[in-house]
Amino acid sequence: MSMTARDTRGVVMFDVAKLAGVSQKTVSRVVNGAPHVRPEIRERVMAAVSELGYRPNVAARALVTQRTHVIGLLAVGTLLYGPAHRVFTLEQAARELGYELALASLPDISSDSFHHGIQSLLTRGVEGIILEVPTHLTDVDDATFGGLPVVTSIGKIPGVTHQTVINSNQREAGRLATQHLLDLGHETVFHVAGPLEWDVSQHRRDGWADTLAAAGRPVPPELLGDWSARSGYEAGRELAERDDVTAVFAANDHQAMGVMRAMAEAGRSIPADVSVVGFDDVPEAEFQMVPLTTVRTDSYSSSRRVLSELVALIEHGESTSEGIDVACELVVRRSTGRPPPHRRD
Amino acid sequence: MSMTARDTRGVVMFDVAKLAGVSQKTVSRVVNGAPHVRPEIRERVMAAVSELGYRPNVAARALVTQRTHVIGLLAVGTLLYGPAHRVFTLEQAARELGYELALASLPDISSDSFHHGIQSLLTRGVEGIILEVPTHLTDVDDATFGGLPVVTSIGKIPGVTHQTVINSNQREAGRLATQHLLDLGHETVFHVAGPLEWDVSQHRRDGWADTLAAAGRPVPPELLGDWSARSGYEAGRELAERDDVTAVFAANDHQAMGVMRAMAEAGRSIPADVSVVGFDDVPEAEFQMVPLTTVRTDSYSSSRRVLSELVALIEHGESTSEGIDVACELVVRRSTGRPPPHRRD
DNA sequence: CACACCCTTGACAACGCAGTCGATGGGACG
DNA sequence: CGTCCCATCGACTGCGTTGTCAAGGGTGTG
Repeated sequence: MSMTARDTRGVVMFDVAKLAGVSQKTVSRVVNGAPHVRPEIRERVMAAVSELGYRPNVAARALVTQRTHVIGLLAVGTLLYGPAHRVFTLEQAARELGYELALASLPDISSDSFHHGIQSLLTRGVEGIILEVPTHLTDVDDATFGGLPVVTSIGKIPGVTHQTVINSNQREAGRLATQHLLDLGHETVFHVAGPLEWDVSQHRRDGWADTLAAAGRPVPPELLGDWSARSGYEAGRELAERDDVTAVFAANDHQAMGVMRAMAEAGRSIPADVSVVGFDDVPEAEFQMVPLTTVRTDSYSSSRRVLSELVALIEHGESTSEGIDVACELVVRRSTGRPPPHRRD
Repeated sequence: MSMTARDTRGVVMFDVAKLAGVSQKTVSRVVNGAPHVRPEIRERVMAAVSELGYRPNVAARALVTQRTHVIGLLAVGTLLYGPAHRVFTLEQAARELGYELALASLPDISSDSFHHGIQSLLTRGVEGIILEVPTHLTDVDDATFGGLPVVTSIGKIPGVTHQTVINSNQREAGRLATQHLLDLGHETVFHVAGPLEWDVSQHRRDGWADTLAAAGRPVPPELLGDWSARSGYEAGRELAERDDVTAVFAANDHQAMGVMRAMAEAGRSIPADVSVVGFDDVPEAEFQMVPLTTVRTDSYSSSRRVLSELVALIEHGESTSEGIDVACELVVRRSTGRPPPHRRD
């Protein structure tokens, strides 16, 4: 343990004040950038601060101000691409706005672990909550969140009125993917949906179904995945058994990868025999053996918008702008093409 | 805002005490499970606690006990598989041990953002720090961390003495991958390394080079990637130009995917012409169009070990066990096979 | 020249909780 | 029946900070 460390530990405002020859309150003013401090004094205090390595004690500050500046993030702790990577974006954005992020990750998506996670966040004194979990949970209402503002970009929670939803335009994204395949000449499009407890799954599926219906095409029953490549693979095996499948829209890239492998195993070539579209544009989608056509949503700015929305709710008690659409974009790569010419109908 | 919410907010020990007809101190004892409280009183207090929805104020507690029970995690905020997913494991493990995780994610790997991240953690009163960043940073020493215990599973930091390193056996893992390819009959193995600022990259590369040397094989110069599939693709394009390349070991799965795509584009079939081995066993590795042979390390138990090590350091001031090896395992799938019979030498 | 006003600074209290120590009461023992 | 002891409980204090309020000194104005 270095000397500096020992010295630094336990340095409080009073020590700084003594060194600078001012009162402890004046140090407080300088540290917090309060007005009405002579520049000369301010400098002297700041010099003392850096000489002693003073760092304000957040606990004491939180105690007296009744503000923690902590935002809670409740996320599923599984290996999902979206939630995992949004954590970092949110943390950086929070820090920029003067907040910290308190993470509670759920080992599973049971109602039990959900409530434990929320309790953990409430105990930590969060001032608002961001939800990155499936929204179709049963026993949830306003009281669950202690009356705190709740923001989510992944769908409305039934029974909770005090929430803001950032609409990331998942339905439009589903439409984009489906229309792309129809435009290529496919008769219809099959869909490997995500788990329907997630609102985003439903929206992507609805966009898919609506587009097919609008084009007067048959809407085949969708298959269900769990976001994993494995589940995509299993769905893909089912689809590979049918010879009327020429186009598949998967609810995320990993499921799409599974579909592609299943098709490859069944001797169906991509995109000659079957076209596949994913969702998310994970960084490696472009570098699959057959580069994956996918839908990219601007999850970065979506995350930042979620956060600034929540901060507005915390600080001014009202939403600045609700239900904003976030851009989405089809990225056409090589996994999609025209349907095979001699397909049976 | 529900009534419950309004009522719950601002409930302190004194309110509970009043309702239960005891002193505030007794409530404290009950809440903290202190001894010498009559069961009858304990029950009465607990009833009052749940009736009022009382939750202890962590700030006040931290202030008086001088303990925050917060552990800092400094991680790169890029889209890396490892750090992103270990966050969740660490958070859950921390919660089980009675700690919270404070996350600081770096927007880039500059020395500047590194120091900002550390400062942010120190201000939040962390009691120890976990590092998930490249270890080859220049201007770092013990003072940087305020004398706090530092634990990492990804390599030793030059200049920092007060740290514990959990050896996750990366060299052995690199050996496994290389030996597998040699055993299949390949003359030598090419390597697409990760960025060498990461100790793990170096260890995997060393394992590779050592194995080749031990077998008396030529050690080709390694290519460098940045962990991304794109960088793997670029390296793969270089490798595809040489016709003596029959086996490639990539430092992570995403780079391996890029290599596979490059090979496919160049008309080299996998595994008939070229064998590829990755590292990490990301969930989708198994479901690539050619399922990827890879090395799986038990990053789950490695993370938990890192955490319990840090907690031991915090609570007892000493490491319980240093330099523990964590298991690694070769997972053979379809991206590796015997070299082509008629290769030129 | 006097008065009012503002800028600047400091003394004091309070935030919610746990540590300390003393008070109370009942039971065991002589 | 008295004494001691221990289990149980409460009053008081302080953790490090900010909010409140008042005091001091300088400036501008009538």
